[in-house]
Amino acid sequence: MASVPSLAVSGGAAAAAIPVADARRLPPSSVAIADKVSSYSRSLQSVNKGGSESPLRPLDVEEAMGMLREGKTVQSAIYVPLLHQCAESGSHSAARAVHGHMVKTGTDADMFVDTSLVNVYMRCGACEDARRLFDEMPETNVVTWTALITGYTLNSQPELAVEVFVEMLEAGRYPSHFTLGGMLNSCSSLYNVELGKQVHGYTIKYGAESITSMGNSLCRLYAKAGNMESALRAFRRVPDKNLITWTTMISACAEDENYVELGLSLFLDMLMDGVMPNEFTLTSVMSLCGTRLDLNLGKQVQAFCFKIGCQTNIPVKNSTMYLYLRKGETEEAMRLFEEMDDVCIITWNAMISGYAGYAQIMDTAKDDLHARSRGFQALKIFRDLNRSAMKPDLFTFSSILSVCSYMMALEQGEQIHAQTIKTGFLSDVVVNSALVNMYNKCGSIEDATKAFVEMPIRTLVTWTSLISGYSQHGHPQQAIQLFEDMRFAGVRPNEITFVSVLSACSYAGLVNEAERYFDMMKHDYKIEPVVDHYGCMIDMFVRLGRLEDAFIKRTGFEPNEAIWSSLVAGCRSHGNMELAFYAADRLLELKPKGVETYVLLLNMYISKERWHDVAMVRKLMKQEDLGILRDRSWITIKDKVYFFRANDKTHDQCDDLYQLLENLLEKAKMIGYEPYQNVELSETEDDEKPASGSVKHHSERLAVALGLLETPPGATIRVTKNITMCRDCHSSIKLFSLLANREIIVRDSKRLHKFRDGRCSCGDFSALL
DNA sequence: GTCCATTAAT
Repeated sequence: MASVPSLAVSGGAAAAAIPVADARRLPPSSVAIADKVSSYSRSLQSVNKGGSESPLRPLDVEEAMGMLREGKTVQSAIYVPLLHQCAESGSHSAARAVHGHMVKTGTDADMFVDTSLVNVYMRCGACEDARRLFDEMPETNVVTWTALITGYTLNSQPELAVEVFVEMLEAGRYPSHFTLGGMLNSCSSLYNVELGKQVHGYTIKYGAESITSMGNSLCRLYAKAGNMESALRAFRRVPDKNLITWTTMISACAEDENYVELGLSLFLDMLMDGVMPNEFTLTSVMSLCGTRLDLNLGKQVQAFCFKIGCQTNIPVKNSTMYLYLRKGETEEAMRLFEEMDDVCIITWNAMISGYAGYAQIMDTAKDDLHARSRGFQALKIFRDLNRSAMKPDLFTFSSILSVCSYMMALEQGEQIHAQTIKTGFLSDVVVNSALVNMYNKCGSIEDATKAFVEMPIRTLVTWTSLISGYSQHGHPQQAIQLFEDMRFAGVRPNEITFVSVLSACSYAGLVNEAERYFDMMKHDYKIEPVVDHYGCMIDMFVRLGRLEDAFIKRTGFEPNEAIWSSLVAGCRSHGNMELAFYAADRLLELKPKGVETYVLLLNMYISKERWHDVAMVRKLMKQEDLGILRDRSWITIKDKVYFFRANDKTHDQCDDLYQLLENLLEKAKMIGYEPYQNVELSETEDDEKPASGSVKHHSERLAVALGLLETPPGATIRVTKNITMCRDCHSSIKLFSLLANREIIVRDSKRLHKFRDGRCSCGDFSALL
């Protein structure tokens, strides 16, 4: 955050700028403040415990309005309840009306009322009005300054808050503990711990550290920046922990999965301490249950919510609903959603991202069919949202774009792109990165580039996303060029950027460049290479057939399942079976976790008729209890999605599809296609067994055939597949693209294959089954 | 009489 002045630098060391040393002018005794705060917190606790005494007198707005209407001479204090009400309803126009009235009655020069008005304007989002009033006030005090500072943070302009704070110090005013607390919150919003630490220092100097609200702000500051240990230290140092102290710490724990258990034990400590949780606390505890994926506990918390009567509170319902979604209990989540008569955009977002997130969980659990249907649900909810009165925000757009990426739903993605432009959300960095990612995953590098060029803001993630797009789409030179452009633009690459660049070099066989970038990463950017970086280097040598170079023992990393698999596949396709078997042995020592890895090995051993090894691999597969490899593909045509299994016979146009494939394979044979005798992917499901004598078709070939039949000539065909393509499908679809003169995109579990004119963007050196 | 801390979604 270059725009934020450091206290230590601005005004020649701010330590000197705050005239703390003058003992006669020290701010109010911190002890007195602490007393006041803790007595307030006690009465608050008594309210929460069901005590009858309310610490706040109800505001008599009616009475005040009546007096104003009658044109009575008013005391300035009469405006205060009115202003409170304006702030509560966030009504800017009401605030201006009251302000106008104040000018008429000549009350506008009262510092106290004006300060309240500054606060009210800020709460209505009218920063300019607040600042103008502040500048016109004949007299201001520390409270007025504080209202301005907290107001800017409230309106998402924490940089301005810091500027005003510095302005205040330069004007020789003393901050109060409210001011410092406000500053700590500005630092939290800026994620600027360094600045926050300096404010923390002043807090200690002023003896205000033991004030509860101060400790609360400190917890928040450190927790938000991910520094949980400092947050806990600050938490422990709060002598009078109140409801908010506990809630702050519990909610912080809910954001860091390593602290979930601690969060729960804090919740219990809080109850033991006799502090009654409120809806804020229970929302955070519910979100702890979500991170823990603990529905039983969640139900207990739900019961607690009923007990204290906050079960209809929107955040409480949102977090409960989200927990059910994360556990896959969509019916219950939907029921909660439908019975909510008051929703907010976060409700919709929780539904969309709940479905989207669960889709991804299902996907890794290899239940692709379920995953798809969750993806569709997410898209449907997004459509419902657009028909409702609510407006999507940046969370909505980034979630739904990730759903489109996953589903390869280019058309919906394009519509959402248009919507982000219309609503101005494209300027958000997360949204625009999600957009580049969407076009990449949908196989349209042209649109990704166009979106990138037109973007108002680019970040590390956007650049990296497009670099990786070029690399995956088989445009290594552009990837490398873009990487250089990125450095030229002054954006610092991270370890993921280097994976993309190295994989581009690997694709193009640019050994010298790869080694140069590898060194650049280590020396210029001080990024320690990890297994993925070594993997790119090894892939490069494998592609080039320099197998000995690929096997050279490198220090600093242990080859993983992916690397040994790639070596097995690479050595095999270069015909070096000795090395292939060696790599296979190393792979087996790792006890691989992926079904595909075993199928790769099975295929190799079967093709070399090493039956002993075949039996051994099958036995291992049983031991590891990995289940069978299910082969599934999807194609979207005009908003409708078609699903295929291997040798699927359930489709309406089944006969046409098989006929078309037969014709294409015949023609392909005439231009050099040789069927590649592959084993079945694994024990196939019973209904997937081909009729004896007929050709076996994996799911993607059937999906491609449907695309050829059902889309207009020249249209791109987009298919997604749940597992890695096999060699036979790869080589045949390559020729289909030439014979039918179509661009065919198949995104499998490992990468994107863009077939065009008989070639594939992967360069044929992907680890195929 | 004016300013004060906590919640759900990428």
